[in-house]
Amino acid sequence: MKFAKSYEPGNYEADIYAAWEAAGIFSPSIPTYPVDADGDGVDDRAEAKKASRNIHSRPLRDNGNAPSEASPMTMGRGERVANESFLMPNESTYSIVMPPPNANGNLHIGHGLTVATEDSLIRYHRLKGDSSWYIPGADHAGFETWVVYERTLEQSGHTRFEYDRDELYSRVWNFVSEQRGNMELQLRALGASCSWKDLTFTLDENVIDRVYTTFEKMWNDGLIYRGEKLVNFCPKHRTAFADIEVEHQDEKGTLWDIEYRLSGSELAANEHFANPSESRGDESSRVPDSTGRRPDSATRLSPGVQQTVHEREFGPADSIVVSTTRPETLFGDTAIAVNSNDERYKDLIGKKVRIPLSGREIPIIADEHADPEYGSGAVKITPAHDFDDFEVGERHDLPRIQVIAEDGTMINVPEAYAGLTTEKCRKQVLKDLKEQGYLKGEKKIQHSVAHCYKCGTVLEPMLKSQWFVDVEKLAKVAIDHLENNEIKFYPANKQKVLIDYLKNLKDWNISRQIPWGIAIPMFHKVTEDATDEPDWIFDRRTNLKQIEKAGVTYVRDEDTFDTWFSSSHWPIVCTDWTPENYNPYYPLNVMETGADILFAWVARMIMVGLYVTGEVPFKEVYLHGLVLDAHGKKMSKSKGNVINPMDLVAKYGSDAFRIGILRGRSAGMNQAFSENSVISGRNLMNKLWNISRFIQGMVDGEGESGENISKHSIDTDSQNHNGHGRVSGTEIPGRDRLSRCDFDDRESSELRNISPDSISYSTLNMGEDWICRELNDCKHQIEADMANYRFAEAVETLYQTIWDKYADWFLESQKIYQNTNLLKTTLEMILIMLHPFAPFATEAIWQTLSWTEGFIATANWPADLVYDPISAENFISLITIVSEVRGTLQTLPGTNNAKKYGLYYDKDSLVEDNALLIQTLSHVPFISSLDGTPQGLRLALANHELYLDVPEKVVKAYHDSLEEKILSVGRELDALNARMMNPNYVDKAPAALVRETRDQIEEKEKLISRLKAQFALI
RNA sequence: GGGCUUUUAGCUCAGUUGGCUAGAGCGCAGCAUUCACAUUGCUGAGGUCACAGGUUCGAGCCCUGUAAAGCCCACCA
Repeated sequence: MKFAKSYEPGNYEADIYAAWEAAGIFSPSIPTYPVDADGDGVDDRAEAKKASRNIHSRPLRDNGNAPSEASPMTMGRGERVANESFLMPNESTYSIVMPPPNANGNLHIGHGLTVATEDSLIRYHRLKGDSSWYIPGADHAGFETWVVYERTLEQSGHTRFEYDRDELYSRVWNFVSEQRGNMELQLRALGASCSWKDLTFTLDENVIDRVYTTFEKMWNDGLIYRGEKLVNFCPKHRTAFADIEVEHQDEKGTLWDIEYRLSGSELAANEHFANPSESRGDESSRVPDSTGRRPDSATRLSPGVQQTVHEREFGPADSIVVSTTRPETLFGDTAIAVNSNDERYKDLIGKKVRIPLSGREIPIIADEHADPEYGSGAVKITPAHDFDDFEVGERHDLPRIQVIAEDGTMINVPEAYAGLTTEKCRKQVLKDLKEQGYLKGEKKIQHSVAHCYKCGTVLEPMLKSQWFVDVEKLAKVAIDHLENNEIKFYPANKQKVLIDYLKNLKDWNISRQIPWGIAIPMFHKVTEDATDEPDWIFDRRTNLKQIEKAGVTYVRDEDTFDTWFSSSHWPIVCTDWTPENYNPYYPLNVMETGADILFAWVARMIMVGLYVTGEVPFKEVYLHGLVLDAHGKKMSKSKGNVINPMDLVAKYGSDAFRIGILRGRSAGMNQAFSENSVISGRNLMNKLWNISRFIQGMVDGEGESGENISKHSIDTDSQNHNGHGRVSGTEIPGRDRLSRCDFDDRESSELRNISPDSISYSTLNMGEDWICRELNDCKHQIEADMANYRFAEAVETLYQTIWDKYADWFLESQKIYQNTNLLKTTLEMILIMLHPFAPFATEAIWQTLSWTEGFIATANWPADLVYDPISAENFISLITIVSEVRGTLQTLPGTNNAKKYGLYYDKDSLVEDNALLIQTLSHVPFISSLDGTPQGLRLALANHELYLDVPEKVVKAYHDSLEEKILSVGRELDALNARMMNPNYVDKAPAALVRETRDQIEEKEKLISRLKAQFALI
């Protein structure tokens, strides 16, 4: 294949992905395996061991839905540990599960970051030779999808209440099926090297099965209970939420002061609504005028008055004023609470008051919940509609009266208010209270209000019977394991944050009142009395509305599970963990996900993972932050600053996007992202493409001329051929390749060119030794970065190594004469190292190069290169010289100086031996020796006698620059001297450092004296 | 109220047990054009490392405090 002039990602990406997929290279090489699959009573691990060496010979599992047909033989926990030894020495495993994107959605920028991160890890480990398994997923996204579906339902003029749950479920299933697929195509476009045949959908049967098993175990263990508790309820969607799903927003509100009059007082006795069930009729209009008794009330009620009521200034002690933001709930009041330390109300504790507009009698109680500093210091208690009041109610055993129905309208209230929405009811109540003289003041306040995170509706605390998980024990176990440092967190501080969260965790409401989800496998006996909580039994037959058991009919609970309840099984279900299976992929090596779902998801996966398997579900957690827009603002549709990853992929290529989004990003941080970083990624791909094109050209040229530089090649084993000790890494080149040659069915000899001869090379000049050193350093840096999830640093290192070192210096130096074997070897090394981050371009190049075989995606991570360290270090001197020549020439007046002025050297073997190289790199017209007499302009180098052949008048023009240089070197010298003058430094600093400082001083002094000599000449 | 994080060049970020003469990308300025690459090459300008103390021979880094920005949890009758 020929290299086009520039890299056009669109011409390659789709084909490359299809080829990878067709070759099945994304499946792990080691299968999970029943300990005794054939049921012959013999441990099959020996056979599995054989099988694992023949990669792809055995499907990991038949499909995403069917659990493997394990024999009933179970394996104890201890035995599982022993199984680890079954792995071959070099066959370590590496597993990541994808946080499942919404099955019917499109990928957003966060998914882009997720894939870039996870896929670089997986590809890196695949290159390293680990049996790597990246398991893709799709989320039914219970509530999210439901909201979308319900909207389309409403648009077609229907409502959910026209259908039963089973009907709705199948309708949404079809809806999702139609939409599904986009997200999977987009994952492919991003290069996600996941094992597609193992894709897990959150409603797959094995998922539901596992969730039911866990639920049953919890039920039997007494961790599941049904409780009437206050839940956050969205009246629009008519479902409850977990605490974590609630969005709190600070809003302006009003705090009203309402008077409750003591019963038994003259006034109360005269009132005629002692019976709460009595119809209110139009009584509001004929309420007795109370203002006569309360001369100050009228003034307080003037419109718009803002006033805080702190003192007992309301008149005689036959009433009490409470402060509330929700006057409409007064019909549900079952007490008034005051603080026992509040002198103003001490004598009222134990007395009874009547609720305005209702007349029902409620007690005044003492509870610390009442804050004397807030409002009037007295608070009405509505246990059925406020979380705090609910707790007060529990403490004092108060009744709970529900006055707001699930649809957000009033119930169990006087007729005049019944059926009103809470909003309308509030207006009416305030109007009536005002007219009847109960409203004593109002005040604007700032308070936070719970909203539905999807539709923004104000959530109503609602009394409902729901399924709860008693989390205390689960959290305790999780905390123990976390404190035992069994999971390493990136960033590290999240470990403590998570532990603190678990310590304060409240019981987990797992019921949702939406049809789209996993049905809760509970059935209840039909009882005559609807008020009593019925008997519940566990049963998996949730496809049936009612079941018979021992002659008794049970009816299915209509609720579904909170998605987090099933999601918390994700590492278990994706790896198909079962107690019977040998499964080296659980626990996962790392859980990579967004920092924003640390509590909602990560915490629950840990609790459930431990509960189900006894092990933490993953060894490490890497959390990424939010991707913000270029100005550091959160992306949102309303702001119009949303970046669609697919647009960038289409425009610049998948690799450019991946590199762009990983740059400048670190664990747990919300960081900005802009198209510029993608552009620079695109540029790197093009650079790499042209590097490869250039090298291919040189390789081709070599073939045509028949001159093979490889005759200079040395056997890699003879490392001391040239006098200098040659260094080598710990790995022997070639060995690594041999160890993984079984990546497909071909014979190893047909595979890649792996004979030691063909990959051997010898270095012929300093630049070659130097690039070997730099590439080794780069590789070690990447290894360290990947081990610590420092993706941005790894990419940065590669970027600089490829561009600033490999292209700008090494390749430039190769323009004089080519070491083709080394060019091939180093290019391969660069491509492989970059592959985890830029899978497509590196593969496109790999497939285009004439000498490479197989897929780069399954190549072997490179071994260290062998080189001469002294020679490598000398090249640094050469770089310094060339840079100084270039810099000085640029500073001189005039243009095209590089072509005008030659370079003289005096007794300098480095320059003499490399004259051609220096000339090529600096473009000077000539380099020649000087016989002891300085001539032209001396370069500011301490250890080299070099002069530019510059006429005297140009040298004079350099006067100012030279003076500036002398001053700046002088300042550096002063600083160094000051350091050495400090006796404490000489005494206490490490000897090597002091020595280094001395050397630096010496060098600076030498340089400055030379510059001064030059200066004097001008 | 409790906790976490951030503050380094115009912008976005590195700076791993203190050794720094503080780096990168983008942007900016100048120069270069038969060269693998203009998606290019070369050169350069640009920083009181938020502020104030402290520890140390030595602080961008460690400690204390302050300020600003952002996030999380709780409370908000």
